[in-house]
Amino acid sequence: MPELPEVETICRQLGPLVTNRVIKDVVIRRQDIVGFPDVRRFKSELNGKRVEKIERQGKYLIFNLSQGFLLIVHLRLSGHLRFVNDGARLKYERIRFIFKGGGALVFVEPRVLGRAYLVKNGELPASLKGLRELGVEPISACWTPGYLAQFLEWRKAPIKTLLLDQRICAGVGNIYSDEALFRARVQPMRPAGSLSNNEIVRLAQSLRQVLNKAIQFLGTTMKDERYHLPDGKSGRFQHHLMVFNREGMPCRVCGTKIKRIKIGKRSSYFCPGCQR
DNA sequence: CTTGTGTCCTGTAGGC
DNA sequence: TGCCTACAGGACACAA
Repeated sequence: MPELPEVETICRQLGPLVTNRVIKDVVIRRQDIVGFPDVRRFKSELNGKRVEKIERQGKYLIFNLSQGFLLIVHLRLSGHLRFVNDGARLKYERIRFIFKGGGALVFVEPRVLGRAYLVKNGELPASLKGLRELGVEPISACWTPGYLAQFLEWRKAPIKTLLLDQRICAGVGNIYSDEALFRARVQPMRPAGSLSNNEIVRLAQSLRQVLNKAIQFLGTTMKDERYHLPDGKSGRFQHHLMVFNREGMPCRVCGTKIKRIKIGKRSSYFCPGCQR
């Protein structure tokens, strides 16, 4: 599941491959992967546009195109982007952006939950309100314990739920929320409002540290996951996970068996020995 | 406003 | 072996 570190890695690696390239054709193999506008306009308006810059906001990947257009991609759970040099159709290929002069960017998405949007700069449709309402990223200079604390006051929801709220912690998903809570020694089901100042400080720091570390290791590729880099290679942060996907295995710090619980509909992993 | 639940979507894992 | 169901999960709509 691509979260901030995975999308950041994809963004960095795609940059040199797509910048200044001109789109000469778009092949849409699954219509419902296009979130905005309708498929016809998506295809025709992309034609001839040049990629000026690629950037990331939260888990959104944003291609700045000529004439003020933005191609916005959200990979959701299982989507990924591949840059290829031949025309061979990939498994689960949904959209192919073909560049003038050779090469293509392929949006591969087995579960068809990911979306691609084409919008004019500053004219975000309702379907992209998640992007508009994005909170602060834990790797940003604006991320402070005070910023996080204002959202936790009086809240009864589990802290884990609020870490997954993109309006609060932009870019954080299931893996890194669990990993940050472990590093901060806070149990995921704790009511958010019950965290002490110290715990909030630790949590704010942990989020920043774990995301930066994961970016250094090019993200997390679980063995059953589909996140890969644009060249098909794997990330390496999975070797550094402390709790995620480690149910029943001994904690790397204290040896206690890692527990898995459900919070909302999501799996949460934590160490009952280390986390309070 | 807050919180919890259902939905989207499809491949895979597990039960029988 | 093969069918069937549950599950995975980010974002969002909606109900209480």
